[in-house]
Amino acid sequence: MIRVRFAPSPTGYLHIGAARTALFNWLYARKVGGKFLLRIEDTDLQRSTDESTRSILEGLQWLGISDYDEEIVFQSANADKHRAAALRLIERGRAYRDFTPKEERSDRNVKQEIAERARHAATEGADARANPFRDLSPEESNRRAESGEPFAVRLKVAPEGRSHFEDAVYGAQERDYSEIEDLVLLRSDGHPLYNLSVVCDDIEMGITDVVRGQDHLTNTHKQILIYEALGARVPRFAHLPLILAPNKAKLSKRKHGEVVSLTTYRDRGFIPAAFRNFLALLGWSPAGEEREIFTLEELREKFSLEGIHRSPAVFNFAEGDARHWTDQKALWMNAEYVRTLPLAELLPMVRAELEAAGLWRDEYDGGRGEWLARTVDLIRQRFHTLKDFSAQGRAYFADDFEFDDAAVAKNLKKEPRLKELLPALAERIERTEDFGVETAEAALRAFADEADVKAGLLINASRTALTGQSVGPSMFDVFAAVGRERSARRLRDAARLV
RNA sequence: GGCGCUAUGGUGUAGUUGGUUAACACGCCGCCCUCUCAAGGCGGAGACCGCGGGUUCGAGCCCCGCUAGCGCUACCA
Repeated sequence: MIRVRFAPSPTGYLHIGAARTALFNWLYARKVGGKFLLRIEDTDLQRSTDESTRSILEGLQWLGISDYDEEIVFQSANADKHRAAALRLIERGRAYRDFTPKEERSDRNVKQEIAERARHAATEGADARANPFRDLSPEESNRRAESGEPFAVRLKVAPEGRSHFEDAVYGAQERDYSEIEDLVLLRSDGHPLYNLSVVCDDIEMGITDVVRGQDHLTNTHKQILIYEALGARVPRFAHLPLILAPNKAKLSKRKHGEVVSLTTYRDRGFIPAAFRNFLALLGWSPAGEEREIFTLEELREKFSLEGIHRSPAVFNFAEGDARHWTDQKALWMNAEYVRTLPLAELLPMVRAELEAAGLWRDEYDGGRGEWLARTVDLIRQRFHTLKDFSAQGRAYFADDFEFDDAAVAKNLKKEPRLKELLPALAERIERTEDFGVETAEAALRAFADEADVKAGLLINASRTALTGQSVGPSMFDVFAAVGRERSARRLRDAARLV
């Protein structure tokens, strides 16, 4: 039985890269009939917050992949077990106490420090296994520990040999032991460190396949060493290519802001299925397929680790450009979903949007339900996100909509005669029997003939009069959607803008 | 610094055991449709497949070297 897990650390909102990792884990588990588990890696007490945990949970729920097969595991609750494991390793001689006083390092320049230290070590030909405590006798080590002297616990990495594993995505991976330091398992304050915690928890949870970001690829060797020291079975690994920003840097919350947060997409009117679809195709492609719109079912059916790419994917967006605030393809895909989703599935989402905007009316639940469905179906053809229903679509649901200046200038102010034509057209509209798409068209065209003006003039003016905009659905559909009385009233009101 | 990973049009990708006009989608441009804008249909621009060698009758696909980008390298996760 395949068992996979998604293991985010709650140090901020859910990153889209993490969301994609979660999706792939879910897809894989569901494809092979395995278990999909969730573990919150909240071992960094300073940075972890309950709010982040909540946001992650919400995000997964929004994506529709929150049907975890077992209880959610909180890593912090297992700290005692991790400590015990480290102590066990000492007893077995696979780890040792390091009584070297802890080095304080500024959190900011770690990368630099690492490089500098490595350079020094290289020039001085330092031995990675030269720690004086590495071969301290067990008696001496125990005595010093008992006397209360603080110590870190380090894994005793063999001086010679090579670590290797077969990554399901990246293939055969090898690393010489000399490249791996005696990594710290337990801090001198007794706090278990990442590599130890992950391995212990994955063992405890019975994880068979670890599917995670490529940034963990090289560290995997260290974890394998821990598995072996613990005498546990090493799982299969599958690393996912990173998602990069347009400048090819790793997409980060710090540098790129809200575009990388999954909740942004929810808040800006994305349909979960659309974003999920987009995410699935970032770094993975189904074999022998040319289309790209897939339902969850289809994704699940077609998913395979073999289809995952090795090269990183660029998430294409332009900072500071409202039109390109996120990847164009994601936007396109969402629009695709907005206009093609079965209406019954879209309606609840539109309802939520209208409710949030204060545009929902109880009658939509009753007598006006059919009108709502028809209207939504009409206007969704041009919309990109759910937000459009309350913004561009406002005129259909409320009378206090705004007029676009350019539209007024182009369709109303250009022709002075509209001052008289609009009220006259309103009158004609009011007199129209059985008001609808066809009758509205007949009435308007007849009126245009009589007034000796082009129908287009009245059509465009009407569009702006009824919706405040210069673009939108076929005008006669708009008339029908807005209704006879409201249409007439808006035509008269608009005459004032001429 | 060391180690590792990657490299097909602006972006996401397809390219079967090496054969060739390098395919699809997004985006961009044009035309058609038309009451506007979309959608849709049609067409177009855009890639000497990172660079340099080699193997071969023939390489995006194989080999070597280089370069670039990224990742990891911590008593962070």
